[in-house]
Amino acid sequence: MSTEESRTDPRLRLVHQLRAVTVEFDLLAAEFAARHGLHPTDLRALIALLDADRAERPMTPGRLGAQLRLNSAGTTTLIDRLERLGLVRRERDTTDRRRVLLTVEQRAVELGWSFFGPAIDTLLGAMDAFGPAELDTAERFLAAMATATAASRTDAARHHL
Amino acid sequence: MSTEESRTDPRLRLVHQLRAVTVEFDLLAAEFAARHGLHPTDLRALIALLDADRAERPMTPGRLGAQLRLNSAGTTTLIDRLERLGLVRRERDTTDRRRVLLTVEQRAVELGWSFFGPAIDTLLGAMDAFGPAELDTAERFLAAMATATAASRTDAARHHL
DNA sequence: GATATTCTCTCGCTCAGCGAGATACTAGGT
DNA sequence: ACCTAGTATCTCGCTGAGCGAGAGAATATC
Repeated sequence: MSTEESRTDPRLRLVHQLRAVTVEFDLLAAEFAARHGLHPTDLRALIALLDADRAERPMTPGRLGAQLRLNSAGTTTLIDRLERLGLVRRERDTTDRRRVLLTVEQRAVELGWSFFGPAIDTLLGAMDAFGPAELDTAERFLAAMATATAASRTDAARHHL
Repeated sequence: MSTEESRTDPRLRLVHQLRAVTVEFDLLAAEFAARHGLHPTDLRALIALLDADRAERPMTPGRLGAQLRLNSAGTTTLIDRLERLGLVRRERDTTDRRRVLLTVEQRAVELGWSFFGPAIDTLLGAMDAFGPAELDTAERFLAAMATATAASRTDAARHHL
């Protein structure tokens, strides 16, 4: 983490800060997962499922596996796990009966809130120290960094194959 | 990711943007790792080792394991892996001969640059669209979010035990 | 110098995720 | 209607990351 590499290019310090934030987020997620007997993948899946649920987008094993970069076998085991934990339920799609629709159980929503709720509150509280204009700047900055990272990602993929 | 949940509290949008950035970072790391035959843990270890190296802080299996939340057995296997890949070398500490010092090989530094270099360049490029005052705001904002997340983390830990 | 402590490693195990392929359904051409 | 190709999910067997328990070796404490 090395928070003491101060006297450098401000832009490099920002890169470092971005990484620091992601490290903190990941640690938070990992500890939450461990505390609830979930694997990191299970938590990622839970997040994806709750996102899809809120957006009213139907989720299937195929989509979920693609999003988490798991192959079909791994995806099946993952869903077995989540089902055993009572977080998700499988239902055959009536219109395309090859498909399985994944619906989140109430327990999953509650679990999600128990994770995000406190964390979001803390973040919102920390934002009180910033004015509207500053928050706007921060938002544009983060958006720019997200798209830049995504670009770097597809760029690297294209370059290496 | 659901980038279309626009008309909400700006502060909530910011939380979402933060998460989006971490997701992108993690995807980038995962794809880099996969492309080089590394496991996610190996890459995290590589980063920790390079950080320690640049800070001239001696690294040992114990420290590394603690940082990555691995137990001693897992740490040993991890270092075996990194050693087999020629990224790190074990050396017994002469002053305390229970210890092993981990020194990074040249190959590890090169690998690290081949990962961070392009990504950093892209990020720096995207920062050109922002003025010094805006970058300063962004930096303070990220620092605040990092400490808030860290606080939320230890808070949750204390609360749950 | 006996005892407790610290650091690393070994052994045996569990289980997440992979590759290959089976199964079941749909779509498209004829 | 039938045959083929394509798509979605699951089963089976396997590899290997990481864990718990504990051994071994060095240091610190009394």
